[in-house]
Amino acid sequence: MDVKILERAGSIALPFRRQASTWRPQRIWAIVSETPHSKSRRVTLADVAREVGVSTALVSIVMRGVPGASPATRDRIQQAANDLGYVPDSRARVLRQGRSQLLGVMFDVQHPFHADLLEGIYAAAEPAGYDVVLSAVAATRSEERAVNTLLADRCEALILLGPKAPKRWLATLAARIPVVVVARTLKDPAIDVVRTADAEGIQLAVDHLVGLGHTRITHIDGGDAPGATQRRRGYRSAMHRHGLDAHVQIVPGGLAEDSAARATNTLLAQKTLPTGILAFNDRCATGVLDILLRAGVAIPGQVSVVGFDDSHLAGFSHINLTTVRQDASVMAELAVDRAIQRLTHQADTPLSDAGGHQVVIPPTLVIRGTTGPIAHVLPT
Amino acid sequence: MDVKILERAGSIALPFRRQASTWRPQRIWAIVSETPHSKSRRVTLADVAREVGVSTALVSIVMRGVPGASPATRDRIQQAANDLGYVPDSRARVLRQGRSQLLGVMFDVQHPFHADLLEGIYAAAEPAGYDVVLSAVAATRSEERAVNTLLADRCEALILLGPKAPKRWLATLAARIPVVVVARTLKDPAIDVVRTADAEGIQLAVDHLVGLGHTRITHIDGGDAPGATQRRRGYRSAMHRHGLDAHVQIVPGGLAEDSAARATNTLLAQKTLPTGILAFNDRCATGVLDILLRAGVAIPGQVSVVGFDDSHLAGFSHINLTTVRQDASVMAELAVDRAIQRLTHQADTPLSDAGGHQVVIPPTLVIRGTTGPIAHVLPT
DNA sequence: ATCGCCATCTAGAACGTTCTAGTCTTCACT
DNA sequence: AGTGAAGACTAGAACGTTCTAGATGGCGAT
Repeated sequence: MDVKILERAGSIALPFRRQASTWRPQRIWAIVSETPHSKSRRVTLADVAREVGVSTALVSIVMRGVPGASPATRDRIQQAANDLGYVPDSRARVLRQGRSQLLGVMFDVQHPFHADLLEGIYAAAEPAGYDVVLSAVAATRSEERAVNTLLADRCEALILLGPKAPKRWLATLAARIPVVVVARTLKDPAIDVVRTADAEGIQLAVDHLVGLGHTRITHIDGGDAPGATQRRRGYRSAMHRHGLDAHVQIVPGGLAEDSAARATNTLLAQKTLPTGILAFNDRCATGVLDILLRAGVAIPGQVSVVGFDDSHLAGFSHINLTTVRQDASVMAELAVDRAIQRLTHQADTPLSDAGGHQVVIPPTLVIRGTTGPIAHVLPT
Repeated sequence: MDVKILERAGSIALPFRRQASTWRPQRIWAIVSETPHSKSRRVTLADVAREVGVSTALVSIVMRGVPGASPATRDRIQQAANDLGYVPDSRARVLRQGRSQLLGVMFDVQHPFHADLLEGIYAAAEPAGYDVVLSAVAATRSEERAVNTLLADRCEALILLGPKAPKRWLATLAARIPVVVVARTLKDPAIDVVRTADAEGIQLAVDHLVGLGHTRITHIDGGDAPGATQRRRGYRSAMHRHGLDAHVQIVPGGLAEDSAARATNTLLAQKTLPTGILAFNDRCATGVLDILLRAGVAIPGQVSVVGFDDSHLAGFSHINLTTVRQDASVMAELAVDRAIQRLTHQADTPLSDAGGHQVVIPPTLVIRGTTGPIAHVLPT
């Protein structure tokens, strides 16, 4: 029973946090139980220590790579750890050290922009020495549940991507742990916010279309999505600034392709089509484009379309969408930055304005192929 | 210094794993340090115990909701825990109990189908009493890194969504911990696999088109994406079965819209267009549709298009795509099931065929508006 | 010789839980 | 009145780390 055999072990046995740059297994001989993971207790520091004949403390020193061991024993211990397939237990480590060095991130599993933000958060957190723990919001998993998991996991700070939770709930949360909210407008003295200047972005789009000679410019909005209110406001004020109040038209839309497609159908049913359409985001814009193309409307010959986000979609050559760019990687970086700031200079620095920091990123307009001069000025 | 004040606390203070069905804060008075999270040590069982004047063991009993405390003290302890804002430390819990009851899931942050799978995994894991810990693969984060984090986190089993890692690496991993691979073909005695019958799915699509009178049916493939080989094979064999070998045409594509769009452009450059196009997946299909619509090709009048996945996209009324459905929630459920099976009857049951279980889900054809009878038979 | 110092290593106590093995009560049943 | 047995509670040892406070030994300088 429970015979031990020799078997090749791969690079899994590398020490925690060390990342091998190659996939090739390292040809190290390892002892593996014959019945793979039946009763096999986890390999611990004590196992390695016993194997080598030293104390657990010394093994710990070697595994962490801190000074305090001679090169010779360092090698022996490293070797033994690899052979046994030792993987440090992060939970025990966190328990012992006061700090977890953990940033908790709540995100919506279905939201493409959150995916971009996550990439940026990983990229920003790791160099700063923080690990990231994710908690997803999904159909069967509420924001509250997601946050509770993060709290139980001993995260030091929370980064919430586009939370829909009410302000007061977020406030009580912030009383307990530093909270950074991303991509949502929120004014609370205890909460840091990183978001795009939505209104400004839409204004860039309006200015662009007006500059091309458009006057009948319609906005298909995002309903109650985060940022939708700001974008509506930006649209109205820009139209007003250009003296186009008479042409203001806001059609109810939503977050995704289908609602924008429905909105476009109602536009087609009108006597006159607008010459410019500002969609709530890129996904909406593709819905608009799809319907217009099917109806035989030339783009940008008859109608110009502008999106929002500059997601991967927008750049595809066949879509080639003019859009307002939100820089996910910058937002992610700033969010991580705010969280770490809060953690390092906690109460001592009152953060200049003594309230939640509002970091507002200026958007930029990316002009591609779906916008052009208005038809009757320059007929194609 | 460090004055304590009274402040309202919200439902955050709910016990771990209990989920409140409402957002409304519960109007409980809580003591919160004035400088929110400066030096404030985490609230522990000992704090609650001291407050109430009982042992930590008793508080633990109450927090876990196991028998062993009188209703009266249960209330007092519950109350005190809420007041202090106690949140159990999951890391300490896992450390003490042998088991972590944790399933580690590796996923690609940019992959929409993985999002659907995640939803299903959460839905399946929680009723079974398992928690889910996520580890993302992203541009700056390799699969190896993602897996190492999960191992360090004491997960009991790993569910890998569409892993690209080489087979041998996965095999060494499986020697250490139960591994379930989802959405990738892999034959390894130690690894469970849950995937869709890709070839069969494409065959359904071919049969459907042939039934409508099509013969010139082209496949825009997925390059080296998981499943692409199987789908190519399925296409070839189905065409052969219908005696259409002469019409076999495979155009190199990829995972996303843009590559499929390029492939479609090369088709348009040919003398004759196929009458049926099988795209690698739904995203590819939208790329195809977009290009064809711009070129003025009637759908399904002149060309029928079939996707794969039945993602959210496909169902949108304006796309209304005929597609091969992969059921993400079923796949997720089965993956969780396999993992738990491995954990519960570990070595004792040799799993019938004494090897890695291959769970292959039959796909179904969802017929929508992008396919129709061939033009010269029934001209529109 | 003695001193101090560095490098190397170790014992043992944390960390916040849960679990085992109890100790008291109380109370029903002979 | 005596005997269990159940109920309510507690002490103290785990779990796998890291950290603090040493111990040991070698070695150069006094």
